[in-house]
Amino acid sequence: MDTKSLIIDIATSLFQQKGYIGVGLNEILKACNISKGSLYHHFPNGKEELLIACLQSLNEAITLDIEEIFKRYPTTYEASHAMIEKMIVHFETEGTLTGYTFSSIVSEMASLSEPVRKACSDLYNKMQGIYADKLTADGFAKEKAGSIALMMTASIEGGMMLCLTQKASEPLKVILQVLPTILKESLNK
Amino acid sequence: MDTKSLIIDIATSLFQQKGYIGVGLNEILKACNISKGSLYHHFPNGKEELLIACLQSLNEAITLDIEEIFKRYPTTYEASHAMIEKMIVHFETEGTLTGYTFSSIVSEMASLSEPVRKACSDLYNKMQGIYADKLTADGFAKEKAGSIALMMTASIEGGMMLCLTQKASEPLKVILQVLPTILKESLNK
DNA sequence: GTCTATAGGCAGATAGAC
DNA sequence: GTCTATCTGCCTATAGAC
Repeated sequence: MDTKSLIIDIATSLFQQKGYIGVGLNEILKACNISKGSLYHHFPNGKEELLIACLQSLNEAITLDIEEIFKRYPTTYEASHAMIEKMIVHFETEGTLTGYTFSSIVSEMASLSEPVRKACSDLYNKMQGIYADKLTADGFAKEKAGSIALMMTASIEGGMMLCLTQKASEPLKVILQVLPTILKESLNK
Repeated sequence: MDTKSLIIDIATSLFQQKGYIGVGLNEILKACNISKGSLYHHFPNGKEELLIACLQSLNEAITLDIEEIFKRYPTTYEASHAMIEKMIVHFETEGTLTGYTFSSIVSEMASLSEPVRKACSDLYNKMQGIYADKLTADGFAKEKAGSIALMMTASIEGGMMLCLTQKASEPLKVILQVLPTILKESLNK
């Protein structure tokens, strides 16, 4: 694996764990076992350029992960159930939700850097798009599918924040119960 | 107003806007027009002690604000509708959601400082408690009320994050439409 | 392409005068 | 109780050798 990919991989993980401001360049360098000169060779515009590269990499990883789950299961009900259950297992074994959320980056940077805000917005839209497509395939009208997809994104994101705050997986478990209810009841309309 | 209260008020607002790491002590001092010595007189343990005082102050402010709305309207449906609409108006006129969310602080600090995590957890629990009480008054069973209250907290929090990321109020508007649907459909069970 | 050395600035925190 | 002056350490970024 080349140095640039290594930097992106490790930095992505660190940014998700501690946020953009919370991770120093020195910490990234140490984790990668490279020098400062090397990093600035690959990312001449420094830390922010690296962050945007990480967000783009995340975008691809999310496509692979979520899309794979949503292709494997026949309905949105089953796919979202499997996805959230995967998050819960990860949280209960690892104690983190790294790989599923990047809320710390959004909170810090959305109002400070326009390119970063745009990259985060693209990420959320991509997730929502996957949900909405599946909902349309389920038989929902296009507009309704969009509304439910947004509700799913919001409640899962908020649920992850509650889990991290309470140091407990119960919030996501409750959402796991309530969310499919929404999907089923909405179908009867 | 005494200096200590002044510091807490201004720092609370700044922390909500930019997060804990995003606000420097010098910025707080400048906004308060006081000196560093004065701040350390009131908060000998520095910035983190100040943050915890701010979170406790926020806790009281939220009690006043949300509880007032939930007392004014007869049902959870109407109260939550009014509350979210208030957020949307604030976001469309001011461009911020300061005063309603502290997600940036949670994301940054929940895994780093146990006292801060506890203070944030208390805050979310208080909100959820207000919702759950109203839902019980609406006629929901205690456990069901708790589940829906959690779902409300998560989706509103996630919805605010989507609004800030997309620089648009549509996400909260969509939740405004979907959330009452959940409340009504759940009642028929 | 990677390294070391260092610049220049700002962070949080402290000491002691008044 | 508030002030100024100052300390130490870390931050991002750059320069230039190899």
